[in-house]
Amino acid sequence: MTVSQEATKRGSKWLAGAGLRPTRQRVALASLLVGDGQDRHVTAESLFAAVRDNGESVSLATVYNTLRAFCEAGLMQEVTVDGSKSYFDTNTHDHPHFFWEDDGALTDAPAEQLKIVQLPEPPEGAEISAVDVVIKLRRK
Amino acid sequence: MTVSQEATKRGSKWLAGAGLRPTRQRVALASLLVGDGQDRHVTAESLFAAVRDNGESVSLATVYNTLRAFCEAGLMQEVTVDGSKSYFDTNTHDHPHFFWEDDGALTDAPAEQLKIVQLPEPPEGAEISAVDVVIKLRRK
DNA sequence: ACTGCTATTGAGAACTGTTTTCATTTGAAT
DNA sequence: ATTCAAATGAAAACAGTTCTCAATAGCAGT
Repeated sequence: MTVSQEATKRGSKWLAGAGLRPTRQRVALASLLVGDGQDRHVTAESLFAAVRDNGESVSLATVYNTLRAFCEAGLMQEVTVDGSKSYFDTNTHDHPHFFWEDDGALTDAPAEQLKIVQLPEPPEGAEISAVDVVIKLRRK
Repeated sequence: MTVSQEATKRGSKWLAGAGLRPTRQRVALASLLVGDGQDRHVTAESLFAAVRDNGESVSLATVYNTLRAFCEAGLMQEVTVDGSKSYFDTNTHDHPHFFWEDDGALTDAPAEQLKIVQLPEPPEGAEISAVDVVIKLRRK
């Protein structure tokens, strides 16, 4: 089986697992996102560019719609780090990120190396829904 | 001395300390930001609304310019949390934030209650420039 | 106080990333 | 095949922010 057949199969399974209709566009995007079994961090623009480089035709609006659908389905998570654009992460576990200040890239930081032994007490009437940790990096 | 005279004085001192020219607009914004000695979290729009409610006239463009100038002067820090808009914080120390998911409000979390005993090792050739911790809250 | 010079202001246009609209197409259940 | 809701995408709308540039204001030196 070719690499791309394998990727397509993985992408389709990923969609099926979330009960999402496997349209041509979604399969194309899904196989770019999870086709090699690696976690990936994309922006709408970067994924749009990637799918076009792959020779597939998917509109930018659909890239946005699809990323939103994937997030709502719990397949991905949106990561806010830069303010100007949104990042989407195929790793939905709670984990810290590295943000490279010079080129704006986002990568996973090893979760097991982050040890938080105490969190601020949430105010009365509130509960913690998530703890976002972004480690900003600059090149030495 | 009235509350507002006191606020104006504090705002002016704050500007002077950073070597910023105390224009009418800057003093108006500064006294809203630090006039009562409390730390404050604003967006450009919220500060614009506040200054107008105060009867002062400052253009939105100037609010943006001024917030940027205050950040560059080290008087404030920009906090990225929501993606859609920027928050500005008069507390420039490294500290965690609470983000209220329902109304989009940003507040300080008590820094002394956050205990991180280990951080992920930065990749080769990189060094950590900041660690942003945002604790997202939902009302119970 | 007056002059001169630069920093600042602000109205409006421009820009960027994202969402919406809605006519058309597609997937899949019957 | 037929049907129908879901998905697509071109274009317009939108939100937040930045830019442009002519007018204004602060400040230093006379």
